[in-house]
Amino acid sequence: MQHEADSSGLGGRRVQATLLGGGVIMAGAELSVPPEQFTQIKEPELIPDRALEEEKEEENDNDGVRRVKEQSGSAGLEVESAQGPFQTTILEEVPELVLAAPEEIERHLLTLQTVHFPSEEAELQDLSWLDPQQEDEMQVRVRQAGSGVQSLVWLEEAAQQSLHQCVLNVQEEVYSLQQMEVMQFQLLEENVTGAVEDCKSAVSLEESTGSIKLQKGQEEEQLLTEGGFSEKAEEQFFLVEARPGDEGRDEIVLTFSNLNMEEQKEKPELSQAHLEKPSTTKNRNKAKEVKQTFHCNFCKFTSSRISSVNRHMKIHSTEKPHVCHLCLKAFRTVTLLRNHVNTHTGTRPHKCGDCDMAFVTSGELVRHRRYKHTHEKPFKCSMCKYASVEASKLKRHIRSHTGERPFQCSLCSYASKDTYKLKRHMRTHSGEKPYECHICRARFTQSGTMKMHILQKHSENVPKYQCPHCATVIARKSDLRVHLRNLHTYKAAEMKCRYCPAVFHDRYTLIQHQKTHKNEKKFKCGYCSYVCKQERHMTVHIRTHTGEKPFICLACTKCFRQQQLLNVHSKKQHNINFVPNVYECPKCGKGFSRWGNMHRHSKKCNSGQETPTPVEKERATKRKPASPREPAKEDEAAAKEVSLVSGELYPGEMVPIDFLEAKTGGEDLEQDLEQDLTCDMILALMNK
DNA sequence: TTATAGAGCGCCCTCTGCTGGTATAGT
DNA sequence: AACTATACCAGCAGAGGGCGCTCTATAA
Repeated sequence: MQHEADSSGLGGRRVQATLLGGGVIMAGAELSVPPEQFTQIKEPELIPDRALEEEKEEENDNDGVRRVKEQSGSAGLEVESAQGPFQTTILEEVPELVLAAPEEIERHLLTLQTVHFPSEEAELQDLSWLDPQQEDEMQVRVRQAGSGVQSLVWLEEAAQQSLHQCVLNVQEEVYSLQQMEVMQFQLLEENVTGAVEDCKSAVSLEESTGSIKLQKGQEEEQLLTEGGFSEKAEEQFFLVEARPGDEGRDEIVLTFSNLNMEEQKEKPELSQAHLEKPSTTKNRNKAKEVKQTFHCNFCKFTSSRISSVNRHMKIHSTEKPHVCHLCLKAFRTVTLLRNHVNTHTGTRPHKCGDCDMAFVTSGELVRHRRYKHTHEKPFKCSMCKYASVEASKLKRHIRSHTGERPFQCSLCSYASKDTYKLKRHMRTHSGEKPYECHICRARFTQSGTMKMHILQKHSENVPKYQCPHCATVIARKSDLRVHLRNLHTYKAAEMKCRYCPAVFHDRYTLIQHQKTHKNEKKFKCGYCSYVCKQERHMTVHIRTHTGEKPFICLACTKCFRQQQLLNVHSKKQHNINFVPNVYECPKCGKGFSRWGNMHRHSKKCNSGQETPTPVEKERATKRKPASPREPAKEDEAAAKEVSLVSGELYPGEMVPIDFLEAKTGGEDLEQDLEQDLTCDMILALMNK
């Protein structure tokens, strides 16, 4: 089984390592990467029986293992045991490692390579990018690493931490990596120490390693490690992820993750930390230069004070004796409980000196002050100028560079960069609309949408956005952006005027130009001074000179110059269902067939009173027994009537003849209609 | 033992901007 | 009446700010 080790999405250099069934694999897509780009944490200094045999075969090929043997010899400690997986690791002392020269350090746990991946497709699941020889070598290394990884896995598990991070600088700060190795190795070594002690080797561990005596629980753990761990270890996975360091330095952030989160079945003793002391003479000499180090049985934590380690190890305990009397939630310390209870009671002892805010913890106050008052932003993005108050915000921001979207929707392909966006997205599936307008009860999926709704629909003094290039005023900024994009954006392609050869590169200028053509009365009568804007109007007008009347009534053969006139004639003279409109005078009740007549009458009848408004006219005077029109048409006609009354006429618009009759009083209409019936003419008729 | 600093995770909010449907005016 | 253009509008996602709460490490 294998696990992908890098999901960072970075296309550049990576460090990848994967444990395969208890082994370590070096991974890299381009194995020809120059050596200086390699940063190595070496394979475990393990010589299990099988590995020893293999090592004999490969002794001359595997430099790292060979030198392990040499080291063992030089240390004067050769441990040969059936329980061998751990025997040589006891040669490595923590203080020595901290101070060790690089060549001494090349004997540890993992091998990491900084490599350049050719593409995102290079994944560890697929080793096809290795040529057969490389793949064979990889398998060899897996076997070599074998049981040592068990220890690593055990340690990772016991640490109960999913992530460890350290920073290594490839060029300058190798010791950062070494220290990381040390941390891992210390953990490994503790395990090894117990195993060696238990295996009754020819060497007294008390003497040779200086390790303090193991507790019973640890002994049991070691037995477990020897006898039954390999199977378990095969299910463990270990991920190393690399990311570029800050500010473009040649620096890599390594993230170690335990990919197997299965519950720990066996736990080491909580009670006592381990002390690592030099074992060999050489080591003892070096130990004089280094303080003794105690470290946690469960994680990488170390300290020079055993009390600190013992106190630290309490965090691995699940014991939480301090229980909240309000919600029964338990806490490890009184302080934690007190902070928690304060959240119930609303007690906020940490008050901001610059505003009225107060907080339960000092940390909250500090953070608040950074946000609101000092504006200190310690977390800076190396790829842009973004800086944040909190590390988590920077982490979230980094995803906007990497494109990483860890939060996958279970119902569609959408993936989010943070949990909130995924939660918000899920409303599109559930149909949930948690935000309700308090005025009209309309519901919305997002608060911002509701806010905009209330602003636009229910608010006064709504802000408007004036287009900088034209008179258009738009309610929303985003729509103004669309307006600018559609109308005022320069386009390379030429747009031609419909009426002339002019060309333009933005729609607005083109439209404005074309409007200038529309105002031209370019059609001139050859018989008189009449001019008009539309050709069809001129066609009708010309008939007044030629006498042409092309529209013939089929019922009575009467001829007309316009289709409209024929239609009115047919309706009035030949439609038996035709019922004329009756307009009553609001004062005296006298009926008129045309509104204009009634209007003229009502002016006399109600001398001194104002002309009724169109609405009043519609409501109070119009009685329409049986209109031949469809209701919708009637509404449309009424609307046009309103337009006529209010003078809202469209230049050049053709108007139904009955409205013209109404406006003009219907007198001598036939004669009037000999003229071209544009609205401006109608207005002229109305002013007669 | 306690207080404090700080990390980390989660939640919610606002602001922003794009998209597509719709109503309406114009052609 | 059909078609087109465009403002209006709701839906939706990206990005970031701010705070609540818990926890660990460390100093006092």
